[in-house]
Amino acid sequence: MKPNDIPPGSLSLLILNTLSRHGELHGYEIAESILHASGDVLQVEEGSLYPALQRLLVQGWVSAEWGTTAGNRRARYYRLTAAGRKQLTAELSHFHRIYGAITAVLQPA
Amino acid sequence: MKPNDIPPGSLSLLILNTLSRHGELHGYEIAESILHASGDVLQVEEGSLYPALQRLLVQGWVSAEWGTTAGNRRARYYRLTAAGRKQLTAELSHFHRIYGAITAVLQPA
DNA sequence: CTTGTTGCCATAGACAAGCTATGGCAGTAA
DNA sequence: TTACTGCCATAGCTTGTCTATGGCAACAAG
Repeated sequence: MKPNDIPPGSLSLLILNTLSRHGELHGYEIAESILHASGDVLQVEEGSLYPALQRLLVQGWVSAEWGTTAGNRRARYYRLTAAGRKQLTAELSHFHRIYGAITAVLQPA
Repeated sequence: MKPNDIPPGSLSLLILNTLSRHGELHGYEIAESILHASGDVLQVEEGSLYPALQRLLVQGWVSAEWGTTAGNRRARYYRLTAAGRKQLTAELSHFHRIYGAITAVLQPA
C-alpha cells in the first residue's frame, strides 16, 4: 500500500502553495508539511522534491538561500518570489478548472 | 487558450467511467462524450485516445469489436469487461483519495 | 572513538502517459 | 472530382514523476 502517486503537474502547485502559507522553508520541511497537511497521503520523495525545486528556481518562481536549521544543520531555505505568487494563482485556477471538469464527468447518472 | 491538459493517469479513468455509463461506444463517441460531460473543458486528442484504448485492451479492461456507425461508417466499439469494472472502482477510489488529499493541502489557513 | 541513525541536499537513469504531427480510408455533399 | 467530415492508428517528443544512489554533518549509543 504505497501512499504516493502525486499526479504529474500538481507537485509544483503543492510546493508553491506550501511556501505561500509558511513564508520560508527548507526542502525537508516542505515535504513534511505536505505529508502532514494531506493526512499522511501525499508523500513527496526526495528524488521528486529536489528536481521540482530546481525547476522552480530556474523559472524564477522561488528564490533560495543557505542557512542553518534549528537542529544546527545546513539547509537551503526557499521562499516565493512575486512571479511565484502569480504562478501560484494561475496554477490554482487551472487545477480547479481541470479537476472540476473531471469530477463533473465522474458524476453518476 | 487551449482546453486540454488532462492529468496523466486520469484519462483511463475517464474512459472507463464513460464506457460504464454508456455501455458500448466507439472511440470518437468516447471523446465527444467526455468533452460534452466536462462542459467542453476536457478535449481528448485522438493521439491520446487511441493509445489509451490500446492500453486498456492489452490490460483486458475493455473489449472491442468492429461495427458500423449510424452514419454508415466503420467503427470499433468498446465495452467494459468484468475486470474493467473492477479496475474502474479501484481507480475511482484512488482518484478521490489523492484529489481529496490535494484539496486538503490547498485549503486556506 | 567509531558506528549507526537521522537530517538534509542532490543527480542519473528509467519509465509512464500525455501531446503533436502525420497518415490513411470511406462516406457524403457541393 | 473536390473537399470535408468521421473514424482509426502510429511515431516521436516531452514532461515530470519514481527508484536508486551518493554524500556530508550532527548527535547518540556502545
